[in-house]
Amino acid sequence: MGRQPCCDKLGVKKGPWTAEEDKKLVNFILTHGQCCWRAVPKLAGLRRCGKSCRLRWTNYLRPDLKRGLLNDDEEQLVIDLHARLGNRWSKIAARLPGRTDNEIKNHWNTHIKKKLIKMGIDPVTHEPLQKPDNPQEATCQTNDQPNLDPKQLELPKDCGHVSSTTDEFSPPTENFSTDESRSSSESGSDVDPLINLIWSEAFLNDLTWNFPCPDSRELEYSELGFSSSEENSFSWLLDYQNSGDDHQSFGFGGFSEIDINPLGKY
DNA sequence: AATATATGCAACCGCCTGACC
DNA sequence: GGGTCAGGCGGTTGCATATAT
Repeated sequence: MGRQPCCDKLGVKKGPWTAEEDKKLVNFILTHGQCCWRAVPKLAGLRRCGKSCRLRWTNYLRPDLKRGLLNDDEEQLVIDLHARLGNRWSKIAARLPGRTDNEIKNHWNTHIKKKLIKMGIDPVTHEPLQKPDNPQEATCQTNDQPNLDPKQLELPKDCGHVSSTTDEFSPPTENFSTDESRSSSESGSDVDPLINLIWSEAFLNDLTWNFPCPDSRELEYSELGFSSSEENSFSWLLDYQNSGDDHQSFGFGGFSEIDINPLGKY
């Protein structure tokens, strides 16, 4: 009855990921796709919790991640979305291609929050800090239209990209590409050398590494209930990695080679 | 140069929701 | 219908690095 626990806790490694672990995870996902995170550590030969693997992949190893600080447009977008959505970081992240909820959350807490406070704006309510009478009133207005003055924020006035209603929102991918040169030069140089190593041709092609039972992989997958089509469902990632074009078709529009493919030279 | 403090970020923790048995 | 689990999310922590004294 029920299911097996996600991980047995005992013998599960915690703390920072090593290059070797990253490599195993990347190799595994590139080969088999992301599915059933619970099974990933075992199949990939990792002594990690599936949850930890998922987090590592989504927040750090995914090839479509942008790196480096958020640019002004992105920051303004985060502020605007936060005013409407509150701390729903995943929803906010969904509007910023290549950014993760964790990254946005961290950036909010370390940069934007302070910036807003410095400007006299309450980062929670998006109201001016010196709210005269009833502080509760301000709290209740969290999800209403905030008194956000772009001029006050000293950010580009028309970094818009935000339609009047949340539903009609369209991601600012085009504008990102105009920032490419800047963000590439900034964030490109920020690309973690470890990431370069992990995504390097030699590194990835070294499939000798391995998976505990390479020969029985098919069997294990079918045991887990994966169809071979599911198994191949992430072949796009491999294609994606190899092709270098066609990024748009994956919804990664506006990403430069440097953003999504550290295999490039820099 | 050594130490203290601040900052930034990766990773963990705990809770919630939906799916499964 | 109720219990259990996986996956996802937001909050928090801990450590490495940067900056100040």
